[in-house]
Amino acid sequence: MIEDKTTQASEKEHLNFIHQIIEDDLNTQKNGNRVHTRFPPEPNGYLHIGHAKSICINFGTAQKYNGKCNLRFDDTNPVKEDTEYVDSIMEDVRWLGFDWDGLYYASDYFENLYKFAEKLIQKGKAYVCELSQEEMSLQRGTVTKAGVESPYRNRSIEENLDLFRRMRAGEFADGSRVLRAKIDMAHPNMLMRDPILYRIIHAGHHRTGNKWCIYPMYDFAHGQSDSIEKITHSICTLEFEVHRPLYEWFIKELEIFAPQQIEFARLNLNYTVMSKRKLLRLVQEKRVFGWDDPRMPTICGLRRRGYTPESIRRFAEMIGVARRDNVIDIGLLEFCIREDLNKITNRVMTVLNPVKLVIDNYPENEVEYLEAGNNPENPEAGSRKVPFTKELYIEREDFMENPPNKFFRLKPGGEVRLKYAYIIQCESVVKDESGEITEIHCTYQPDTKSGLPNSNKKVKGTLHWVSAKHNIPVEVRLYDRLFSAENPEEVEDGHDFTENLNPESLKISTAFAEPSVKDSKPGDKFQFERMGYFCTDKDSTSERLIFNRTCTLKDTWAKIAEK
RNA sequence: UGUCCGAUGGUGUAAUGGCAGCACAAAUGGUUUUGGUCCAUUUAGUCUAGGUUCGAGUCCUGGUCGGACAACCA
Repeated sequence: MIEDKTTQASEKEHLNFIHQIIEDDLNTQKNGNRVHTRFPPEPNGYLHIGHAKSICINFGTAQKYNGKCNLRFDDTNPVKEDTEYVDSIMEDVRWLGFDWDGLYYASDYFENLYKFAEKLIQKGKAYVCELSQEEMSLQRGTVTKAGVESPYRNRSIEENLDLFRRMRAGEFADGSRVLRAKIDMAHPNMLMRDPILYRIIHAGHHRTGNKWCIYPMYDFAHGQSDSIEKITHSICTLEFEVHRPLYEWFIKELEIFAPQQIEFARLNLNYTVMSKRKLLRLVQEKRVFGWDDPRMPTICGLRRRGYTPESIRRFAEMIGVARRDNVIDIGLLEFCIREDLNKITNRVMTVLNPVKLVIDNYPENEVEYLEAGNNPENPEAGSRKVPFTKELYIEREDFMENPPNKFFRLKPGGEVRLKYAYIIQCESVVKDESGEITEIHCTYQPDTKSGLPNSNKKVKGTLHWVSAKHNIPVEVRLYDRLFSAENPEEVEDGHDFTENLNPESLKISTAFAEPSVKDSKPGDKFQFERMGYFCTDKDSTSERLIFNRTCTLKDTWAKIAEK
């Protein structure tokens, strides 16, 4: 029976288009039985949820076909890159649950790439150009008009070789010369109009220091790096699609191993900015507390917020892989984290906005320690004892003096259960001079205690509570979307995406938690009854407990109340 | 007024010429010591016009709409 089910499941398994290409290649033995992918970030920023998709595709595909996956840093532009980013990228990839087979840097290949460039010069396929940036831009033409050829295009091989070697030797100033491929200035693909291969940058590189003053462009580095590592399938995002003819041109002219570039549509999320440049701006302008601000879509931000690697991998699996543009609803990511957290987190009672509840017929100094199950989804999670006393705090919003019909919680004369404890009935309320309720007085029914035979009595509502004496004040940080616009990057001309920032994206307040949270360590995750999933912040200490709200629970009551 | 790519429910993704399926969202009902969770049910889709074929979401042609490309960024 069970076997049948699993067989059916594997038969029904849908292959995405990348898997299909790979299976075709495996069937034709294009690369033997080899599948080798790579994840190639530029170390110029922190990884975000969009990279997570790419990581899951590259590492996941390799795993699926018993292949290998490299981590390669595309570090060909020294002015933007830094080891801070290298370190964070390695940490984030590992945290997501992946490990690389080879760890490489494009800068490992600077010497190889230099030799490739000389080879191209010797074949008459590359030349040193002295046009200024502006001139070159003008001569490139437009998408509808052919470009014109550079006056330096037909220099002799010897002259080109000499000039290129002197470029490397540091004889020339930044921007004075570049090495270009000699392809076709009238090519309909702008990238094929004599693209730049090398530019002069007199700047220290985070790994090669001052060894080089000429650096290869992305196009001249990426495909060749793939080739050197014998990558079989070079999976990247759609914006590199127009680069593929150039990628293949270099491989062909250089007569080296030919990986296959395959493009997929990058991840877009509504209410989310994913551009590295813009995220960097948010950090630099201190709109957020840093790259790992829990509101950021970065991997480290999500981690601090309380997301689990499992939930992110599950998300990547659910959104799939295709070539059409997409905008995923952020609700799907929230579904994934709720699904995971619901299974693994222990429940804890925490009152966010307290109002005092007094049980008039409960003994004055009595303290009962009530048995509370940690996780109804997982009986093995065990239980804890929660102190119960005459005076409690409950959520202010759990009591309504003039409730609508479908209000299940506490109201004058009404009955509710206090979770793990007794059924109580509301007798009266005390108000201050401004009319605000300061105390709710109730009576309890001793025989309805949880676990007792008579505890089966049905009531509509169940409330969480903490003892007014035995509780721990903690700091809770409630997050909302960083941007209030569905497409935050879409702004009118002359306006800026930061105008779409949500001023209400972070609220900090004090809450009263049951004593069991006292020993929580940074990274610990809980479900605070009805208030959502929370994660102990990295700055939390035993003197000052801080909790980040990962996400709320699905709140159906809000919808009912609207009607 | 170029080249390339894409178009399947509200969203995302399958169906490789043969019953348009899955997930999220939405709606309804059931269970429930929190209105959460869990379970069941329902709503809803092949951009368009032709063609090939016994049969087209799939192949061909035209159109429409959307995206990418003119950095010494990746």
